[in-house]
Amino acid sequence: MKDILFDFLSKYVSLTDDEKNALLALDIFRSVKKGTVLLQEGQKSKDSYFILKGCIRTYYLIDGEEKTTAFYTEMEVLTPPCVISKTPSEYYVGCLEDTILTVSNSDMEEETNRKFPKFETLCRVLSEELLAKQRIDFDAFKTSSPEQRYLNLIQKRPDLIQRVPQHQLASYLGIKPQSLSRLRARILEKKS
Amino acid sequence: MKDILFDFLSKYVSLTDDEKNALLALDIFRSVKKGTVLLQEGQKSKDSYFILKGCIRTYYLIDGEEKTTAFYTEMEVLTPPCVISKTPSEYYVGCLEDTILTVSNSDMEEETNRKFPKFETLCRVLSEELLAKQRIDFDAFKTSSPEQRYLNLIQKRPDLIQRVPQHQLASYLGIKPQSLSRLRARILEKKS
DNA sequence: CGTATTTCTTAACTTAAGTGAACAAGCGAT
DNA sequence: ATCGCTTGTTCACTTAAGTTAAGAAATACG
Repeated sequence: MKDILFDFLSKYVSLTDDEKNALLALDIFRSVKKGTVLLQEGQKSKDSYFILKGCIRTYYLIDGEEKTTAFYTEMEVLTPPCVISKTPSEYYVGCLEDTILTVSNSDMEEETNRKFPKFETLCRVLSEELLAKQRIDFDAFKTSSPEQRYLNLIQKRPDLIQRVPQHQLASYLGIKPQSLSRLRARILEKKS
Repeated sequence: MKDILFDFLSKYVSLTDDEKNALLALDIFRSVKKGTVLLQEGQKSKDSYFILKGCIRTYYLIDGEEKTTAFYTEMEVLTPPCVISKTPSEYYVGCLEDTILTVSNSDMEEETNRKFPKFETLCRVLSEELLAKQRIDFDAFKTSSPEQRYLNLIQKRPDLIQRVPQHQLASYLGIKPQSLSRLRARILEKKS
């Protein structure tokens, strides 16, 4: 379990045993049950998550309707915007499956960054990379139709289509569940 | 002109005169004419931009059509994804107006980060903040209709509606120029 | 088990965006 | 001042998504 974390981190910086132990001493590993809500709308939080196993999602409650905007699975990091802006959260974070993750709070990170400059570099590189990746995703979303987005999802994240309920996928694609059903039927028709 | 840059930076870190001079020594200020293309599709680049005055946009060329995905104006930073991924650019960067900006390349930044840890912190905080901001924008886009997006844009970036051509605004909103025209007529009708 | 709830699909109808085309206004360059 | 190109609007028509509703299938749970 620890290995998954360190394998991930080794892609960005190489850590000494001392540094690894410092990380482990923080006792950040958590196991949470499917259905758990990690963060509520309106709540303040300083926690970031790194998924070791399982799946979580972020969603808004708009006019009584859940709007899912992102999924995070194995080896992915989520720092909710409210942690950065220090304001109440605009969205919920919930577990779609039994999930193992690390929970680290921003005070802790500040301190670690001060103690080990290497971590500051890690955080900078990681967020630069996430920013670029998210920009590409955003652009792809803007420049394509719901159908193209769905076909793209099949290519890029085939696992999500298996493990996530359709109506959550639908709002992730920016449409209603009924439209996703129809769209899928349309694609099947074309193939034949 | 330098003051605009230092005012911006002072929101994140406080710089000594020595540090300021080190920055100025890099000679990063540029003045570019309206219409200039700063980055082409397929091109490799290490340059990031900070806009002091004017406006630039990023756009894709898809099936011979320009798809504008972002605008950057006064006090905004753009690091194209290709700079981070070190791969050829997927999009163009062009100037909508005569623009004054700084151009800094990533090698330069690496070095500055090594010399002044303060800059590393600056870069980390800035990209964390941009990541969070972009996430909020992306979510808002996904969870709203073209009409809501347009109304939202009037609230959040009224300047863009004045200074940017409609057809570029349209693709920024994820629709065709004709649809934007119609949508605006529809809104006017509702008001009366 | 079997019942309740959630999830998914289908269908008919409404609304809005995409498409193709025509036209007018604005702007830039000569 | 004029010619040409870019830009914005309008219209008729097509296509696809939103809405409302009903029912089937899968899943959760007592």
